[in-house]
Amino acid sequence: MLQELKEAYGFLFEEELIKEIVETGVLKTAKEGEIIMDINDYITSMPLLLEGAIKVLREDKEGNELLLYFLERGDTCALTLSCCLGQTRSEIRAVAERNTSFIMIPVSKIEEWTARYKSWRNFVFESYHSRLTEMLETIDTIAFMNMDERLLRYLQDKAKINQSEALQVTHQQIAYDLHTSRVVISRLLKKLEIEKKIQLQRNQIMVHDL
Amino acid sequence: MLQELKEAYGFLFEEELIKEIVETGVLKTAKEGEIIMDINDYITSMPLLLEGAIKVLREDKEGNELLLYFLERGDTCALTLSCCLGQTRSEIRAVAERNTSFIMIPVSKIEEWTARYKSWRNFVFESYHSRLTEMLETIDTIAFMNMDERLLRYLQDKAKINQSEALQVTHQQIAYDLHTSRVVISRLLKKLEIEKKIQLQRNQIMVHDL
DNA sequence: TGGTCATTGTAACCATTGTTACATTCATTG
DNA sequence: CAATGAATGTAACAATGGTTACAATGACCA
Repeated sequence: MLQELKEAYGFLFEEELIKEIVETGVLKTAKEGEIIMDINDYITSMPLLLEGAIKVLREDKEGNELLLYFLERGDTCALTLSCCLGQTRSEIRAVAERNTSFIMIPVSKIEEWTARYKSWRNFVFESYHSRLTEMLETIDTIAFMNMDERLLRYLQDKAKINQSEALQVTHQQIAYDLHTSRVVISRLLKKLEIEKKIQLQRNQIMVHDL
Repeated sequence: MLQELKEAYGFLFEEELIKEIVETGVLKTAKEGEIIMDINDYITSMPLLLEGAIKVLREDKEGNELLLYFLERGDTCALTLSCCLGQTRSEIRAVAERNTSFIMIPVSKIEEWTARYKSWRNFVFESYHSRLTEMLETIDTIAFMNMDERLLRYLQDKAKINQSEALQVTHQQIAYDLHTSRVVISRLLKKLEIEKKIQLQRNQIMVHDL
């Protein structure tokens, strides 16, 4: 755990804080597709991502889903952090996008370190900042862009996060993430293929144009 | 300033912090419609709202606007806070919804107080939490709701924020806030009037059903 | 009081997205 | 190898929202 922690966060945190994290944090792993945190879960610790990737989803009362953003190594989920500190339930669902490992920090330490370590305080504020920025981008995307642009952007993001141009994903799964129907996605994917921006195979999409 | 500050924040902050705010904060006012902060402005202080209301907007490259949320007495703008601490430019526009007064706190103090006052730290985290929650609601709104529902909700929010059932607003202004066209708004407003949920007059909309 | 401009009403049409329905392809498994 | 089910392709149609165009109304000012 120490080694991975230093790789992902060593340039951010001082020795002493790293030591405290190792002492009090709990190392966890999640397999691809596993739900790490669900809507209405009571949250008492926040994750520091070591390896892998997590996708963060929103769901409305009718069960419609929408992808908010991806988290990578070195990230934490500001929404979770926010729930922790506010003693409220989770407003989002977090699903392992690939096999993932992370350290869970209990809420008591989060507060304590905020007072004691400047580097931790900076990290927390920086996390809020990047998550707010990503939320704004999400809003831009759904408010100002058409579905074909949103789809292309989604594929590019997913390729980046998975470090691969070959995405193992079905049209139906994409439809859930973008909150639309499978038919719409199939239609637009075909259009993107004709425009030579992607290549379609069964259970796989090759993304060029990164 | 002291009196208003205590009314809006007295139950949150300790005496000493209030004293510091009075010493270092700068009291400002803005008339209805005035731009308090614009996209790409360099931000070096954050506002504490004393009286009035502020609307926070997003704009894309083509100049399309979208209302994100309203701020009231006792609120601050977490996006501004985030920009302050991250030394980045503003990603949003803030416009006075009514005549408004607020205290500007310089960035240096924000950081200092975060280390020194637990109540300030709580306030900052609570602000992040409420703004993230509001952003999520905005996302729900544009992702999961149709324009007629969005419009009704907008009118209700605006009535609440302005503490009046009589809204002084044109169809065109609503269209800008919801990022649609005037014709669409006129159409849907007429529908809402037929459903007896509102009453239309020139430059004014009466909202019932709160 | 007449003219001008902002505001609102409304029709007709278009574009995008959503829905239903059904055919086809491919992998897996008994 | 046939059967099954998941995944994909595609057509036809519906619904929502966006655009253009123009008329009507009301407020304000010269």
